[in-house]
Amino acid sequence: MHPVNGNVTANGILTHLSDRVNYENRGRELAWLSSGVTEKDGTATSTRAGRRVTLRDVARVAGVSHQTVSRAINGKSEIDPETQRRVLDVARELRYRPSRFGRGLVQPDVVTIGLVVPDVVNPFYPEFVAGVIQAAGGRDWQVVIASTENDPSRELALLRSLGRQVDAIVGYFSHTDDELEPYVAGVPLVIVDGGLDSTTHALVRVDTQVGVRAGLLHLIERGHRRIGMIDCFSTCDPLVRRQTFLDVARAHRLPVDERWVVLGEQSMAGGASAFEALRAAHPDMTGVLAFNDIVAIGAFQATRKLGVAVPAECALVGFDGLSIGELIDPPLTTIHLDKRRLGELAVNQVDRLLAGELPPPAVLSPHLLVRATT
Amino acid sequence: MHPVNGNVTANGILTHLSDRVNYENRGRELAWLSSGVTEKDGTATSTRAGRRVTLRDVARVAGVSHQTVSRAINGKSEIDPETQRRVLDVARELRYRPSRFGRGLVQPDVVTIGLVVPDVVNPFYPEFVAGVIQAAGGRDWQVVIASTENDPSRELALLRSLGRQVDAIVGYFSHTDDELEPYVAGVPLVIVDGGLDSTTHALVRVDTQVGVRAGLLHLIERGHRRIGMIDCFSTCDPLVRRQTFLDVARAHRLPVDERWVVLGEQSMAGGASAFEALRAAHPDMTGVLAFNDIVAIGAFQATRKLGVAVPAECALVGFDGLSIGELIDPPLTTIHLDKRRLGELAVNQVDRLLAGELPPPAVLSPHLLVRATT
DNA sequence: TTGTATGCGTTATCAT
DNA sequence: ATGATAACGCATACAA
Repeated sequence: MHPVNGNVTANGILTHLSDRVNYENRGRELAWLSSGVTEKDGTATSTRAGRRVTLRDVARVAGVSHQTVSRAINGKSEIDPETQRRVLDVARELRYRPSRFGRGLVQPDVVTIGLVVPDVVNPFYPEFVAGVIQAAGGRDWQVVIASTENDPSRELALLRSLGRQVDAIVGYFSHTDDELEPYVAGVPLVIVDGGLDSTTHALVRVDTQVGVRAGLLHLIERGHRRIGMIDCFSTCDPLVRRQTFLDVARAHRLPVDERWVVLGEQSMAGGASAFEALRAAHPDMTGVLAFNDIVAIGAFQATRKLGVAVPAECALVGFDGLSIGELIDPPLTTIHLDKRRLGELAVNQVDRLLAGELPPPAVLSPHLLVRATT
Repeated sequence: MHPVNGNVTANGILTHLSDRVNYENRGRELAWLSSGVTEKDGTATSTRAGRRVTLRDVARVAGVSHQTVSRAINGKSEIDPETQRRVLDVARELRYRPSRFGRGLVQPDVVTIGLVVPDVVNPFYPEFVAGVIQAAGGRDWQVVIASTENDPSRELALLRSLGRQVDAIVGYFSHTDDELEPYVAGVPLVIVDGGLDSTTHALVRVDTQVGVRAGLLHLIERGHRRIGMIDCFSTCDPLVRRQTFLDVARAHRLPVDERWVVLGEQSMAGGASAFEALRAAHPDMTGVLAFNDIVAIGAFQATRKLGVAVPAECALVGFDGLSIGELIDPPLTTIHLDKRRLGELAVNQVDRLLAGELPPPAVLSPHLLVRATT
């Protein structure tokens, strides 16, 4: 109701309650002082950038010291109730918000970690996120979450802005350790499932090799020999699944070579078409190991389309152990990874990083979870 | 390797590289200066509380100004590479970590919003979270995520600690507006799907009524009349689904009453047993409307167990439009809600709240998504 | 009860 | 290339 028109001091701050800024319907910069008057010379400006409303602003308008405002805001006892009420009114009207930085500087208590994932909706990550949140919550830490939306180019910018706001960062990254380094500016970093070693950052690793081996041996034990594999592009560990598959196959003298490994897109559709290609090339194939559960489910849908009975005609093994694997019928046999635990491990690494250590990589091994597609 | 034994200044800071603190395996307080010497009088103390290692500490040890250290840490160009290397070495050895509070104080403010969800793993929420992250990211805001783990008692404590750290809070809450108020202490709050009106907080609402109506009408159009409903306990809108169901049923003179509504636990198991109960009570039932997709999928699994053909013998309609509904065979017909959009709307409300408005509730209507269980 | 003066750790400006 | 100085917003000890 009241346009900005009151007495403005050299600081650009309004001096009287009756002249305080209008606080209704004014757009984003409302919580900031944007009086249209610069500080030094009183010249009008049209810049949108305002100043944050501070304790002192409230104090000035309320006609008390900033100290009294602090007391009022924090509900200290040594203050006249009437004064407090008046101060709080002004604070509300000025839309004052305490700065967490100003506070944190004086009472450095709350640890905040940044959490970076490629995609919140991919059913793999929510469990990981849950593990991080849980482990962080147990320490009374807070978690700033960010998603790259599967866009590696966002990663670095994200990291830079996150880095300024948090005490440490954990997450999945498609860049290497070294590429990441300049963007975190000294903020401790935990790289999950990132492949290589690092001399500066902490790592949490998944023993993919153990997993693939377990899955393949399971198929072999079930009597399968003509086994195909659906692999996918992956930023980290580019060839681990494929190589392990081929190694184990050779060791067991399976009638299988590189031509039994097809590369698919990392999606259900990718899994489906990869299965079709595999089946077309090897009609006698009786088992498939998939890059992950999403891809495996896609492959499963292809079996339905093609009229291939699972597991009778073709067995299927996924990777990750997503709970959605239970929804298909028969439920998906998979190499299960405790994604929640993965998140906990990442937070543990943060803990040690903040303690000044550079801990050795934490390694988590998946294990076979036999459901019904084998 | 080097115990703390070197020359200590009146500030308790070590003066020479050769006397720097041991930085291996010393526990959490390592990143802090705990020289055992107090600042003022040089008296030894045994307190564990040390001082944080600051830029100035690094500067002193490296023999440069704190400004130069800042340049080195942040990789600014105006610095001699040799100096930078030396400074970084010292910083690492002293376990220096930048203070996000110090930084935040100086750098342009970043708006941070708190996001509270009951459960990150429930497939409903990741999409909502993604919407919030996306909308927030578009404004260059950051998101602090927290989960109540379906425990309402955690909610208030969570809110109180979050409130200190963020500029606004959005989320799902099981407490009422009024119960929440004291815990957020003036921090703008957006309540999603919370039922009642609020005079102090912003709301995002789902038009459940429209959804239920659409689902039921769809079943009626398909010729179903003996239709059951699986309802669930819900903190918000306790009876909307049930009441709407009964109203529409009456309006269309369906041979259906309260006894066709069973209350189940909000889970797949709950959906399954609810379906069994419904089917036992009404063997001639040809259609079911479920509280949500999770419950509907549970009901679907019960149909398999009971040998009930879907949709031939019994049609099934879910609610929420989760993508996992596509995994069952036939895929689940559902009342689809754009959960991502819900997150965006919540962030929009924050925007207006920060602008000083108290916006009217934002309402999102679900729409029927016919897949194949009807 | 209220006000004044410091200092928290960092970055920016401006000097050298 | 480097350093001195000045903010930033807040809480606290201390003075009035």
